[in-house]
Amino acid sequence: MTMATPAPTRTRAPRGQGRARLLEAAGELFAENGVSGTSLQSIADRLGVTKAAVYHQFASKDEIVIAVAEPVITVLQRIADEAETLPEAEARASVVAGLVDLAIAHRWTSAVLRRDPAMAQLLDGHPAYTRQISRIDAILLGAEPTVERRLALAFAGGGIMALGAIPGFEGTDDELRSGLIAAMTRALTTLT
Amino acid sequence: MTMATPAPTRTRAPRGQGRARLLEAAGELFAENGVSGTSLQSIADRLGVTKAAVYHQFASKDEIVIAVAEPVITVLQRIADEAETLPEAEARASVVAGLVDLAIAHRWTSAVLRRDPAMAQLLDGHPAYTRQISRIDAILLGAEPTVERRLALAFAGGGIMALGAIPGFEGTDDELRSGLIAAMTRALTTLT
DNA sequence: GTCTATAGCCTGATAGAC
DNA sequence: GTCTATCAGGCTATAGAC
Repeated sequence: MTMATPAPTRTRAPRGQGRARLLEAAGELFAENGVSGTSLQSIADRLGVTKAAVYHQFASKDEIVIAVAEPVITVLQRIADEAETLPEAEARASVVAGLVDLAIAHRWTSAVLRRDPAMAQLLDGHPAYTRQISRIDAILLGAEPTVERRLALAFAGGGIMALGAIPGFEGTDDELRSGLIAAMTRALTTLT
Repeated sequence: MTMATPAPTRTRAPRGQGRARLLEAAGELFAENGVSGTSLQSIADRLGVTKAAVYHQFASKDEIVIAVAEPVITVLQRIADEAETLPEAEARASVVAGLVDLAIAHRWTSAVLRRDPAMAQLLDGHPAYTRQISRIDAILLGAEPTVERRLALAFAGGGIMALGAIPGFEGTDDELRSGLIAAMTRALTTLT
């Protein structure tokens, strides 16, 4: 039989922040298996709880998906807000730097946001997201969105999110940042 | 009661090529909803048949996924074969041109290949695929795969597949090709 | 080559005890 | 906040008639 354990004030996990733990686990699984490929059961399993415990914190799977995306959307808004106070050329540099930092800080989540079809369908009906994307695109595209510019922008967008796919990348975050800013600047060269 | 219909030699669809029609429908659905988000029922629905008719042509969903990827793998092999007969600089240009043509010809499929987690997990155990990818990577990376080079390669890889994500792209295939070759060359500049 | 029917499992979601 | 138990429905896959 077990000893009467010395009355631990927190029972099994960093208490109270179950929501954050859940979102972290869900985000990892979305990145590994996609949104459609991730079941509520697998999220519960990773946390060591049951599905019902998950449903106590979120009313549906869609709510979890949106909640995972939310921090990224917030950063996108901040990027657009800051850039819109600057003159055109500086605005672009500011956006590029902001997106690179975002891609590094939220490496997995931002990749999921961009490539997962289920996530995309949910976010298409999420004005807070579409709004920020179009603001940022407007800054990067400028007044005349030619075919070339649109192409270069799409290319850069795909490129910046690709770093989550680098198998066994051994570089530091600083190497990542300077390399990415260089790559983005090169990719967007036709836009200047 | 129905009349004795005048003995049509072909009953309802371009006969005999059911397999190709099925793979086309499956590829479209994979691009729209992801592999995990596509059920055999939805494939059957798009073709106007039942699930059992699908299972007559393929033994499992995995087989369909692999079969959708196969044409792209074949092209990757041809790209690597051709490039390996050339000196280093020409080999890289040849690979870039080949990948751009591939990304245009198989626009949706090649995007799915690169970003879908379910597809990736299947292809990881598919030597015919991993082999071609490592041959092509070796050509583009050269003898010294520094962190910068690996970063630029990943960026370019993400960029080239991003064109499937351009919403309402109005350019012609030729504009797409020249724009993409330019973007790839810029992205891979550090590799020369 | 296509159909109906069904097996067996997993899904997202709910109800209610503790 | 976590549990057990359960629901209706969708999933992959199979069996067998036509």
